[in-house]
Amino acid sequence: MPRNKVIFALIENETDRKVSYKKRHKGFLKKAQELMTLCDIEMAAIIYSPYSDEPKVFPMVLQSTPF
Amino acid sequence: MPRNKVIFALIENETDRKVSYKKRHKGFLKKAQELMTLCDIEMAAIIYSPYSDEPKVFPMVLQSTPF
DNA sequence: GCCCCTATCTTTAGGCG
DNA sequence: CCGCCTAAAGATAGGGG
Repeated sequence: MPRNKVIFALIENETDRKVSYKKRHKGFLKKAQELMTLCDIEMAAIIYSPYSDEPKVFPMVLQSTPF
Repeated sequence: MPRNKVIFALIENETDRKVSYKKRHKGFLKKAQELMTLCDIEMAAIIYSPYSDEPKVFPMVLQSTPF
């Protein structure tokens, strides 16, 4: 976006796509946090990507002792 | 954010909070759409708020004939 | 691959009709 | 309440080490 506008389509180059994912998922989770906190609402999100083993889950799920 | 910085805390004034919600949830869903499209990943989000009757669900769920 | 920089694009608070 | 405007804050592509 900055140095170049964003084109609303798949980023073809895999390296670029991964870099973009890394930056954007962070921004996305921040936005989620802000929306929840500023506006006093409840929400959840889950992101599956080939870039992390575990899905990203929002809000954080605290691991309780499993059984 | 613009005219004033955002303070990371509940917006106390109810009217302001609702206005903020209305703007932000839109931006949030757009970011979700971008993340999904640009980076070729799968994700879902759900937002409960007192400002809409139905929860906002991402991605769109097409209503099939209910039984 | 990572983190850091920064120019530039995008989002949005506050205000008006 | 809703939609539009605009300045300023925030996000981020591209590049460097």
